[in-house]
Amino acid sequence: MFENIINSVSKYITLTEEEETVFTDLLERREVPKKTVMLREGEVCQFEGYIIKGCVRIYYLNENGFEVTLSFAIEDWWVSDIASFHERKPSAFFIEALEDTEMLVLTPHAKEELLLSVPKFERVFRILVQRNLSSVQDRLVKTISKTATERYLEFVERYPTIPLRVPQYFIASYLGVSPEFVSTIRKRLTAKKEE
Amino acid sequence: MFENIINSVSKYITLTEEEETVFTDLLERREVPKKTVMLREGEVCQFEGYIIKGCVRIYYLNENGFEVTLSFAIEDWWVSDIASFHERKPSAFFIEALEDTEMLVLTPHAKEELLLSVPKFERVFRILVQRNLSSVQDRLVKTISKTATERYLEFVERYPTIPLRVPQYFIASYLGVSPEFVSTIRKRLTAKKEE
DNA sequence: CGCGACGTTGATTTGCCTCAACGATTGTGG
DNA sequence: CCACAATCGTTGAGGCAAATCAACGTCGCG
Repeated sequence: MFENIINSVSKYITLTEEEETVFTDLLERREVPKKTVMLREGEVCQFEGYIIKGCVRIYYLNENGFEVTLSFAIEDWWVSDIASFHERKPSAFFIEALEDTEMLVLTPHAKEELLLSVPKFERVFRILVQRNLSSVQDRLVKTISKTATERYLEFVERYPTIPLRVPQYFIASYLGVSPEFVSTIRKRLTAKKEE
Repeated sequence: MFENIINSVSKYITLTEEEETVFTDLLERREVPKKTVMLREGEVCQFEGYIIKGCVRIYYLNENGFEVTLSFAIEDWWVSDIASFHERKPSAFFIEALEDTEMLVLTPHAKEELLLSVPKFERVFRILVQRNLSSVQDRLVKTISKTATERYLEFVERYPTIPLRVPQYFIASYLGVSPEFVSTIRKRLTAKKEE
């Protein structure tokens, strides 16, 4: 049960057996059925979750009731609203399970204790936030400077399994285009392939 | 010379006099003339800089030679490519002074030493990265779900002094529109005001 | 003064949206 | 187990926001 998460953090730090135990003892296993909304706009995010199995998405609901998907998270990813979690402030986002999902969760209290007893975890979480920042920066740049078709192609190349798991209109809301237009993009692409 | 930066970090942590001294002794003052490129794509970022006076921008150059401005930074802001700085990996960005700029700089070595001798600075930098993440997420969402005019209005409201300091085409490349279109936006807005 | 950098304006084109109608597939209650 | 609804994807017509291209002001600076 803890094998994957241990491998995952071991990319950044080396843990003794005791430290592993401290860590895994602080984790709480959570089963989240499909369509559960784990975090709502306005709530303070009370978890930082590592996904063992399943798929969730984080999205923002703008004033026109229009959804923008910020990210999908699948196996071996962490999911949370870090800003809300740390500053104890209301989140701007929703987090929703797209499949029955199994997670290992750190509560604010558990994370605090973890960082106190094994300070080298600071490094892990710092790196996670930095990677997150890099990837959002990257998406911003590409959203600005590429066409929807290019973004669609990059997305399916980078995350080949996600389009197989989630409805197309969620991908549209991730790419920042209408569902109909994703449809036309795909049509054009298959037309091109068959030439 | 150190007054502002001390006030700035004191928002997040409380420093003793000794700690202040450790901190300020590790800072290096740097004068950067206008148009200096402080970081180029492919280089490893060797600084984390606090701006005392002046203005810089961080931008990305895509494969078509098209520039996307990721952010401007003015007095009391930090500027760096954190991912490159920490992971010691080549940056994807350029950082350029738009005015004669005066900075206080932490080198990688100095930052390391700072975190070792005054670990509570971890908190400061974590918060800075998280705020940065939040602001990029916010921009991504708005780039996707708002029109250029709305984004322009939000920008001038949030950063009223920047349009007075930097050329309009940099703002265009921040908003993700053509310079010509910023011009039309402004024209429309003044036309509306004069009604 | 003259040149280069910057901003404006208008004509044309294009990427993508909106709306509306119509399949296809899934799932659920009778 | 079927019928019907709901969910999801496709297609097309028409429209708008913003890009592109080109030409022309304007200002500051060497």
